[in-house]
Amino acid sequence: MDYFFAQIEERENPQFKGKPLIVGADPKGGKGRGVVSSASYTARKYGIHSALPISKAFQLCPKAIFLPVNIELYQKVSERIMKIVKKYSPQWETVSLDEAYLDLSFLIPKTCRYNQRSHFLATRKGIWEREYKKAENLAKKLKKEIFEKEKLTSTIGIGPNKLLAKMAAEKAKPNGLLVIKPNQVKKFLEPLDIEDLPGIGPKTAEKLRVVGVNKIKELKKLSKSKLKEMFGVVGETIYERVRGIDEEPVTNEKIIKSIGKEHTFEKDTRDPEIIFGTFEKIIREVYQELLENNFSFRTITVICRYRGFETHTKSKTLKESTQNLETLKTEAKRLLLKFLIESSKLIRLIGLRVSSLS
DNA sequence: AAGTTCTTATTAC
DNA sequence: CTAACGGTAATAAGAACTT
Repeated sequence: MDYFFAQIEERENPQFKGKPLIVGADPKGGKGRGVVSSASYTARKYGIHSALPISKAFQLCPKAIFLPVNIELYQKVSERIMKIVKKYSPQWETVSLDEAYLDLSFLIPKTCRYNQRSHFLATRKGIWEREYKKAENLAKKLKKEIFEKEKLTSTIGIGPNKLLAKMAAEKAKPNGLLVIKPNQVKKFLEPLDIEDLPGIGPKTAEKLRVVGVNKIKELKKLSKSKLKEMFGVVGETIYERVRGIDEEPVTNEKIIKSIGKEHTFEKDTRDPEIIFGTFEKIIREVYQELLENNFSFRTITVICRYRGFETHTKSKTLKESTQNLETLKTEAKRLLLKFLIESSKLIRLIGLRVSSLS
């Protein structure tokens, strides 16, 4: 979905259309501590984007409309949209409230059933024309249905795998539709920036720029062993991805491996009332989510971020898996106390995460 | 020496 | 003038600890 949260707010308040609209933390006149969740395209013209500190967004465009995150509303809209999306293929995967994959390989005749290896070998022009045309038509119908039922625009990318579908969508938004057929993969990827490749974030990109690599075409010149040496397992994945190779299946089975909660204080603090009061609440919330899923935990991790963004964790793995609230309280508080003892710095954030779930 | 646990780094939405 | 930076989760790597 295009600028999902902000677009929903525009739909609910048409007078916001065309104006810079920001959904996220309260800017508090420039003193807010949160970030932008979603920004309309008009707001983006000011350099505002999701994850930008809200204080910076306020600096860039103080006259923008700032709205809080009404997550319940977005969840309801998302549910209705996903219900529509899932009608288009029995193989679907939701990634977040506003993103999903559909496996449309059922469009390929049984005689040459989908198989990425054969698929990629057959990159001669014309081979997959019919199938990709069918996929494109489905995508057009899907976009239309979402718009007619929800009055929201979306962008769809189509490709031989999840990686290329995602990258195609990224390039086509907003309100776009882009099809990358196997014979077009090379031409599509090569001119893109390294950061356009999922998995290459700011840190990896910077390391690559240092060695003079800025475009995917240049990244392709690095050998698998060189990438492995630079980035380990991730490097090997990058080697595959720059060649358009991605074997990730479209699956709706998601396994929860950890549950956690964090809280950033309005002001950095060392007040034990505030810190432990907040922590009690965090423990209860984590515990509730644990019970909702009927999980037992074995590992408890406490997160502490000090003034200046310096973040540390302490964890404890129990001998036995348990569902006991008192154990969680005792061990979590013991870990948090260690932070308070070993440092006298002001605290910005505390958090709790449980893992080794069963 | 091998297995487990702890901590940090990076990425994505 | 300091400090722009939420919350949730996964994965990888290496250090530290245990057996």
